[in-house]
Amino acid sequence: MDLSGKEMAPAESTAAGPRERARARIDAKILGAAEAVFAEHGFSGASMSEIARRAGIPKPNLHYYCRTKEELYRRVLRRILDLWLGTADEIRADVDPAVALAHYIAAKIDLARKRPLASRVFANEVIHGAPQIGDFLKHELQDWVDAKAKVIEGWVKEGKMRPVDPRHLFFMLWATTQTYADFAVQIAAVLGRKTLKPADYDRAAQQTTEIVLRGLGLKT
Amino acid sequence: MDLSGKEMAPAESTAAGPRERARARIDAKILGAAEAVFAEHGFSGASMSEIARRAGIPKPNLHYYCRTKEELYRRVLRRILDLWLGTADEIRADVDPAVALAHYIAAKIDLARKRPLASRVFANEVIHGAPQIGDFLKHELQDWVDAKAKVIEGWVKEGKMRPVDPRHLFFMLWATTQTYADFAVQIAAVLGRKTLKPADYDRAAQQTTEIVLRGLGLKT
DNA sequence: CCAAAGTTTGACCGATCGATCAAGTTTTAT
DNA sequence: ATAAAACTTGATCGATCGGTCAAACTTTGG
Repeated sequence: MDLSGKEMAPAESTAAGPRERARARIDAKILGAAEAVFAEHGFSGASMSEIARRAGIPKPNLHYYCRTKEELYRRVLRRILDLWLGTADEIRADVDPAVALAHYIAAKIDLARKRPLASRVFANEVIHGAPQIGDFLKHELQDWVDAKAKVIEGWVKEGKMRPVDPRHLFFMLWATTQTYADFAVQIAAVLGRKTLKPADYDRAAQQTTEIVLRGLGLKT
Repeated sequence: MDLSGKEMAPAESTAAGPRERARARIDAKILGAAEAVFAEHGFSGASMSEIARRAGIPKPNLHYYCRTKEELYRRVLRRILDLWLGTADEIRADVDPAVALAHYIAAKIDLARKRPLASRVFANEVIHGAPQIGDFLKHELQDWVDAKAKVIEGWVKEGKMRPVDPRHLFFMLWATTQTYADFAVQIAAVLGRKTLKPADYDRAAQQTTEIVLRGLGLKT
């Protein structure tokens, strides 16, 4: 048995053998292709053949790395959920609420611009009842929101902002930011564009921040 | 040729023969079942067999009324789009902006509560690139928004509200209201409920109105 | 009353899907 | 060098899908 620790190395270890690096590379290709196909067609509409084709490998080879379509889907979702929870670092009691919320809105809209496929896979999963991530929503996400809600309630008690239901505030922030990923086609159509331009995202972030902060009494 | 005009009567004519009434009844059953199945599984995931089963008719009979799955899907979508455009009657130049926007938010959240399936079918369609309603978005909806944007710009010029990009304001209103239909599962999970209660929708409407109106300088 | 039109239904078809198999090739460890 | 392990791939399977067919039944108009 090899005791050098290579077998325990994470997929993207910096000091990995050629085998591990190849594995990490093909895993990235597969997850990227799967995310794109799941975003475009949904879980049911996505086909393993198309995912394999976009990943540049034969279909049985795809099944070698992910036994079933559902397992592949879950791996794609897990990667997306980790993105989710890492976007609100600035929402802490020791940060000014206006700064923290502006930062959060900017980070979320930036994610909508740079990872729209991830947002669409997530949205599709939730719209259809969250059959795979229901437990995540009921435990991990609820705990996450509970913690952040306490921070906001603290800000309110200190008189730093107007009274607000922190949870519904998050629903509003999630909705207004992710809509620029999930509904990009509709927004582009209304704006008379083929696709959204960087200036559109900037304007979205600026105006969303403006309205929300003023709505919370954080601007005069 | 029958000239009594019965052939031109709309499906829900009040003075229709028994045949027309039966037709209207079965059409309603089919569209209702289709909306539910499309909302739950998406277009690709929905099966004509399940739609037929939920409508209480054999599958070939379903194909008798709707030749193809795509035609049925388009009929479901058309009914939803008509709902869409009828929710902003109060946004007119002669109405006070605070009243008009509060009314619009309340109407949209009410729709999210009473027709969540319709909202989910629409969301699913747009998320996957709007293959069927792309033209609607680029023409009907764009014209609709253009007209409403002029009203809002008028309010701004009259000094009734703070300057705002009317289109991005609509994106925000659509997102914050429809999220209570499309993401109801996630919101219920975060709130620690099995399903959303009427009080949740009321609170959502109240707080959304509060933040948006204050954000637009319509409340002091 | 009867023929035409409209409606209902079980049986069935070709296509596509997720998944598997078996036979290969390449890499690793000793 | 060599055997085991890891990986690759063309061929194929059973299941399910959207859609069709043909034979029945029901309603309508004259």
